[in-house]
Amino acid sequence: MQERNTKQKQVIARLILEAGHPVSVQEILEVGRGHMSRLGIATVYRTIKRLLDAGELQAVVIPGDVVRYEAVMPHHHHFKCSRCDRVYDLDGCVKELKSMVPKGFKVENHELTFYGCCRSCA
Amino acid sequence: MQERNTKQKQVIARLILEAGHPVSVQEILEVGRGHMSRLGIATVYRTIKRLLDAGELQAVVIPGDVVRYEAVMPHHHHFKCSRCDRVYDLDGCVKELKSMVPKGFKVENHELTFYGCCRSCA
DNA sequence: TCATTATTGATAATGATCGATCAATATTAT
DNA sequence: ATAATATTGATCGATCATTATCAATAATGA
Repeated sequence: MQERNTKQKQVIARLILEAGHPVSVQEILEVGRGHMSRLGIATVYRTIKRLLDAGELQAVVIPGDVVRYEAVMPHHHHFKCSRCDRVYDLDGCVKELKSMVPKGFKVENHELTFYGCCRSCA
Repeated sequence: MQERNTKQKQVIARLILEAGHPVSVQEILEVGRGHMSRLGIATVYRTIKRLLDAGELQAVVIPGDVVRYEAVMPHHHHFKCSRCDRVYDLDGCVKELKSMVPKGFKVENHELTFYGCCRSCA
Protein backbone atom coordinates (compact mmCIF):
# COMPACT_ATOMS: atom_id res chain seq x y z
CA MET A 1 0.00 0.00 0.00
CA GLN A 2 1.42 3.37 -0.93
CA GLU A 3 0.40 6.86 0.09
CA ARG A 4 -3.14 7.27 1.34
CA ASN A 5 -5.57 9.99 0.44
CA THR A 6 -6.78 11.36 3.75
CA LYS A 7 -9.19 14.14 4.61
CA GLN A 8 -6.40 16.01 6.35
CA LYS A 9 -4.22 16.10 3.24
CA GLN A 10 -7.13 17.21 1.10
CA VAL A 11 -8.14 19.96 3.46
CA ILE A 12 -4.60 21.31 3.86
CA ALA A 13 -3.71 21.17 0.17
CA ARG A 14 -6.93 22.83 -0.95
CA LEU A 15 -6.66 25.47 1.74
CA ILE A 16 -3.20 26.56 0.57
CA LEU A 17 -4.25 26.57 -3.07
CA GLU A 18 -7.34 28.66 -2.43
CA ALA A 19 -5.72 31.09 -0.01
CA GLY A 20 -4.41 33.21 -2.85
CA HIS A 21 -1.49 34.38 -0.76
CA PRO A 22 1.35 32.76 1.18
CA VAL A 23 0.12 31.21 4.44
CA SER A 24 1.91 30.36 7.67
CA VAL A 25 1.72 27.08 9.58
CA GLN A 26 -0.50 28.72 12.19
CA GLU A 27 -2.85 30.06 9.51
CA ILE A 28 -3.08 26.60 7.98
CA LEU A 29 -3.83 25.10 11.37
CA GLU A 30 -6.50 27.64 12.23
CA VAL A 31 -8.27 27.65 8.89
CA GLY A 32 -7.90 23.89 8.67
CA ARG A 33 -9.58 23.42 12.04
CA GLY A 34 -12.56 25.24 10.62
CA HIS A 35 -12.99 22.13 8.46
CA MET A 36 -11.57 19.49 10.79
CA SER A 37 -11.68 20.56 14.41
CA ARG A 38 -9.25 17.89 15.61
CA LEU A 39 -6.53 18.67 13.07
CA GLY A 40 -3.10 18.38 14.72
CA ILE A 41 -0.10 20.65 14.24
CA ALA A 42 2.15 17.68 13.47
CA THR A 43 -0.07 16.72 10.57
CA VAL A 44 0.22 20.23 9.18
CA TYR A 45 4.01 20.05 9.29
CA ARG A 46 4.03 16.57 7.79
CA THR A 47 1.74 17.56 4.95
CA ILE A 48 3.74 20.68 4.17
CA LYS A 49 6.88 18.55 4.05
CA ARG A 50 5.24 16.13 1.63
CA LEU A 51 4.02 18.89 -0.65
CA LEU A 52 7.43 20.57 -0.60
CA ASP A 53 9.16 17.30 -1.50
CA ALA A 54 6.63 16.73 -4.26
CA GLY A 55 7.49 20.16 -5.67
CA GLU A 56 3.95 21.42 -5.39
CA LEU A 57 4.72 23.94 -2.68
CA GLN A 58 7.39 26.55 -2.12
CA ALA A 59 8.48 28.39 1.00
CA VAL A 60 8.18 32.16 1.24
CA VAL A 61 10.68 33.49 3.75
CA ILE A 62 10.25 37.04 4.98
CA PRO A 63 13.27 38.01 7.08
CA GLY A 64 12.50 38.03 10.78
CA ASP A 65 9.10 36.47 10.18
CA VAL A 66 7.63 32.99 10.28
CA VAL A 67 7.92 30.92 7.11
CA ARG A 68 4.93 30.94 4.81
CA TYR A 69 4.02 28.60 1.98
CA GLU A 70 2.32 28.95 -1.38
CA ALA A 71 1.62 26.86 -4.45
CA VAL A 72 4.50 26.78 -6.93
CA MET A 73 4.10 29.52 -9.51
CA PRO A 74 6.23 31.49 -12.01
CA HIS A 75 9.01 33.77 -10.80
CA HIS A 76 7.64 36.61 -8.70
CA HIS A 77 8.23 38.56 -5.51
CA HIS A 78 6.34 39.67 -2.43
CA PHE A 79 4.93 42.63 -0.57
CA LYS A 80 4.47 42.48 3.16
CA CYS A 81 2.05 44.91 4.79
CA SER A 82 3.47 46.19 8.07
CA ARG A 83 -0.01 47.00 9.32
CA CYS A 84 -1.97 43.77 8.78
CA ASP A 85 1.06 41.48 8.33
CA ARG A 86 -0.43 39.97 5.20
CA VAL A 87 1.89 38.95 2.37
CA TYR A 88 0.91 39.64 -1.26
CA ASP A 89 2.23 38.14 -4.49
CA LEU A 90 3.62 40.59 -7.03
CA ASP A 91 3.80 39.65 -10.70
CA GLY A 92 6.97 39.76 -12.74
CA CYS A 93 10.38 41.24 -12.11
CA VAL A 94 12.71 43.83 -13.64
CA LYS A 95 15.73 42.95 -15.74
CA GLU A 96 17.75 45.94 -14.45
CA LEU A 97 18.45 44.04 -11.25
CA LYS A 98 21.42 42.29 -12.76
CA SER A 99 23.25 45.60 -13.14
CA MET A 100 23.68 45.72 -9.37
CA VAL A 101 25.95 42.69 -9.28
CA PRO A 102 29.67 43.27 -9.95
CA LYS A 103 31.63 41.42 -12.61
CA GLY A 104 32.77 37.96 -11.61
CA PHE A 105 29.74 37.19 -9.49
CA LYS A 106 27.33 34.69 -10.98
CA VAL A 107 23.71 35.13 -9.90
CA GLU A 108 21.69 31.95 -9.65
CA ASN A 109 18.71 33.28 -7.79
CA HIS A 110 17.39 36.34 -6.02
CA GLU A 111 14.72 37.37 -3.56
CA LEU A 112 13.00 40.70 -3.27
CA THR A 113 10.52 41.81 -0.65
CA PHE A 114 8.76 45.14 -0.37
CA TYR A 115 7.47 46.44 2.95
CA GLY A 116 4.86 49.09 3.49
CA CYS A 117 1.15 49.68 3.61
CA CYS A 118 -1.19 47.60 1.45
CA ARG A 119 -4.23 48.83 -0.41
CA SER A 120 -6.71 47.57 2.19
CA CYS A 121 -4.87 49.29 5.03
CA ALA A 122 -4.30 52.59 3.26
CA MET B 1 28.70 56.71 36.50
CA GLN B 2 27.39 56.02 33.03
CA GLU B 3 28.47 53.57 30.37
CA ARG B 4 32.00 52.26 30.66
CA ASN B 5 34.50 51.83 27.90
CA THR B 6 35.67 48.24 28.16
CA LYS B 7 38.12 46.23 26.12
CA GLN B 8 35.33 43.88 25.11
CA LYS B 9 33.22 46.65 23.62
CA GLN B 10 36.22 48.07 21.77
CA VAL B 11 37.21 44.72 20.35
CA ILE B 12 33.72 43.83 19.22
CA ALA B 13 32.90 47.23 17.72
CA ARG B 14 36.19 47.48 15.84
CA LEU B 15 35.90 43.92 14.62
CA ILE B 16 32.52 44.56 13.03
CA LEU B 17 33.66 47.82 11.47
CA GLU B 18 36.79 46.30 9.97
CA ALA B 19 35.18 43.07 8.79
CA GLY B 20 34.00 44.74 5.60
CA HIS B 21 31.06 42.38 5.35
CA PRO B 22 28.13 41.38 7.56
CA VAL B 23 29.22 39.09 10.41
CA SER B 24 27.32 36.57 12.51
CA VAL B 25 27.39 36.26 16.30
CA GLN B 26 29.58 33.17 16.01
CA GLU B 27 32.03 34.97 13.74
CA ILE B 28 32.22 37.85 16.21
CA LEU B 29 32.83 35.42 19.05
CA GLU B 30 35.55 33.51 17.22
CA VAL B 31 37.40 36.50 15.81
CA GLY B 32 36.95 38.33 19.10
CA ARG B 33 38.52 35.48 21.02
CA GLY B 34 41.57 35.93 18.86
CA HIS B 35 41.99 39.21 20.72
CA MET B 36 40.45 38.28 24.07
CA SER B 37 40.50 34.57 24.69
CA ARG B 38 37.99 34.69 27.55
CA LEU B 39 35.34 36.65 25.64
CA GLY B 40 31.88 35.34 26.51
CA ILE B 41 28.95 34.81 24.17
CA ALA B 42 26.66 36.82 26.46
CA THR B 43 28.90 39.83 26.13
CA VAL B 44 28.74 39.56 22.36
CA TYR B 45 24.94 39.56 22.45
CA ARG B 46 24.88 42.43 24.94
CA THR B 47 27.26 44.53 22.89
CA ILE B 48 25.34 43.91 19.68
CA LYS B 49 22.15 44.98 21.43
CA ARG B 50 23.80 48.17 22.65
CA LEU B 51 25.14 49.04 19.21
CA LEU B 52 21.78 48.30 17.60
CA ASP B 53 19.97 50.52 20.09
CA ALA B 54 22.56 53.22 19.52
CA GLY B 55 21.82 53.05 15.79
CA GLU B 56 25.41 52.22 14.90
CA LEU B 57 24.63 48.69 13.76
CA GLN B 58 22.02 47.10 11.53
CA ALA B 59 20.90 43.52 11.15
CA VAL B 60 21.29 41.69 7.86
CA VAL B 61 18.79 38.88 7.60
CA ILE B 62 19.29 36.28 4.90
CA PRO B 63 16.26 33.98 4.77
CA GLY B 64 16.94 30.62 6.36
CA ASP B 65 20.30 31.80 7.66
CA VAL B 66 21.65 33.15 10.92
CA VAL B 67 21.35 36.89 11.48
CA ARG B 68 24.41 38.94 10.61
CA TYR B 69 25.32 42.49 11.57
CA GLU B 70 27.14 45.35 9.87
CA ALA B 71 27.88 49.01 10.49
CA VAL B 72 25.09 51.34 9.39
CA MET B 73 25.68 52.51 5.83
CA PRO B 74 23.72 53.98 2.89
CA HIS B 75 20.98 52.00 1.20
CA HIS B 76 22.37 48.87 -0.40
CA HIS B 77 21.70 45.16 -0.85
CA HIS B 78 23.49 41.85 -0.48
CA PHE B 79 24.91 38.91 -2.33
CA LYS B 80 25.23 35.57 -0.62
CA CYS B 81 27.64 33.01 -2.03
CA SER B 82 26.13 29.53 -1.88
CA ARG B 83 29.60 27.99 -1.96
CA CYS B 84 31.49 29.78 0.81
CA ASP B 85 28.43 31.22 2.60
CA ARG B 86 29.99 34.67 2.72
CA VAL B 87 27.75 37.72 2.37
CA TYR B 88 28.86 40.69 0.25
CA ASP B 89 27.64 44.28 0.20
CA LEU B 90 26.41 45.58 -3.15
CA ASP B 91 26.32 49.30 -3.84
CA GLY B 92 23.26 51.18 -4.95
CA CYS B 93 19.89 50.08 -6.20
CA VAL B 94 17.69 50.43 -9.28
CA LYS B 95 14.74 52.80 -9.50
CA GLU B 96 12.76 50.43 -11.75
CA LEU B 97 11.88 48.34 -8.72
CA LYS B 98 8.90 50.54 -7.91
CA SER B 99 7.19 49.52 -11.13
CA MET B 100 6.61 46.08 -9.66
CA VAL B 101 4.25 47.34 -6.98
CA PRO B 102 0.59 47.81 -7.94
CA LYS B 103 -1.32 51.04 -7.45
CA GLY B 104 -2.60 51.61 -3.93
CA PHE B 105 0.33 49.95 -2.21
CA LYS B 106 2.74 52.29 -0.48
CA VAL B 107 6.32 51.05 -0.30
CA GLU B 108 8.27 52.12 2.76
CA ASN B 109 11.20 49.79 2.46
CA HIS B 110 12.52 46.85 0.50
CA GLU B 111 15.11 44.11 0.73
CA LEU B 112 16.92 42.37 -2.06
CA THR B 113 19.31 39.45 -1.84
CA PHE B 114 21.14 37.74 -4.67
CA TYR B 115 22.33 34.16 -4.39
CA GLY B 116 24.99 32.49 -6.46
CA CYS B 117 28.71 32.05 -6.83
CA CYS B 118 31.06 34.82 -5.75
CA ARG B 119 34.21 35.92 -7.55
CA SER B 120 36.56 34.05 -5.22
CA CYS B 121 34.67 30.79 -5.64
CA ALA B 122 34.24 31.03 -9.40
C1' DT C 1 -16.34 -7.18 5.93
C1' DC C 2 -11.78 -7.64 7.55
C1' DA C 3 -6.84 -7.45 8.03
C1' DT C 4 -2.96 -4.62 7.03
C1' DT C 5 -0.55 -0.66 7.78
C1' DA C 6 -0.15 4.38 6.46
C1' DT C 7 -1.55 8.14 8.91
C1' DT C 8 -3.10 10.80 12.63
C1' DG C 9 -3.15 13.63 17.09
C1' DA C 10 -1.22 14.64 21.47
C1' DT C 11 2.70 15.61 23.48
C1' DA C 12 7.54 15.05 24.69
C1' DA C 13 11.90 16.13 22.89
C1' DT C 14 14.97 18.74 20.28
C1' DG C 15 17.70 22.54 18.62
C1' DA C 16 18.60 27.22 18.15
C1' DT C 17 18.69 31.91 19.63
C1' DC C 18 18.78 35.00 23.03
C1' DG C 19 17.71 37.00 27.78
C1' DA C 20 18.24 36.49 33.03
C1' DT C 21 21.08 35.62 36.98
C1' DC C 22 24.89 36.42 39.93
C1' DA C 23 29.41 36.25 41.86
C1' DA C 24 33.76 37.98 40.20
C1' DT C 25 36.16 41.61 37.80
C1' DA C 26 37.54 45.94 35.91
C1' DT C 27 36.55 50.91 34.98
C1' DT C 28 35.86 55.39 36.55
C1' DA C 29 35.33 59.50 39.76
C1' DT C 30 37.16 61.07 43.79
C1' DA D 1 44.88 54.34 45.56
C1' DT D 2 40.24 53.36 46.78
C1' DA D 3 35.36 52.90 46.84
C1' DA D 4 31.31 52.52 44.02
C1' DT D 5 29.26 50.12 40.56
C1' DA D 6 28.92 49.01 35.46
C1' DT D 7 30.27 45.08 33.14
C1' DT D 8 31.74 40.50 32.40
C1' DG D 9 31.66 35.29 31.80
C1' DA D 10 29.52 31.07 32.74
C1' DT D 11 25.52 29.06 32.83
C1' DC D 12 20.72 28.34 33.34
C1' DG D 13 16.27 29.25 31.54
C1' DA D 14 12.62 31.02 28.34
C1' DT D 15 10.88 30.93 23.95
C1' DC D 16 10.27 29.74 19.62
C1' DA D 17 9.68 26.40 15.47
C1' DT D 18 10.07 21.92 14.20
C1' DT D 19 10.73 16.81 14.73
C1' DA D 20 10.22 12.24 17.15
C1' DT D 21 7.42 9.02 19.55
C1' DC D 22 3.69 5.94 19.88
C1' DA D 23 -0.86 4.25 20.75
C1' DA D 24 -5.18 4.98 18.37
C1' DT D 25 -7.50 5.62 14.04
C1' DA D 26 -8.86 5.15 9.41
C1' DA D 27 -7.88 4.18 4.30
C1' DT D 28 -7.12 0.57 1.19
C1' DG D 29 -6.84 -4.08 -1.09
C1' DA D 30 -8.49 -8.57 -0.62
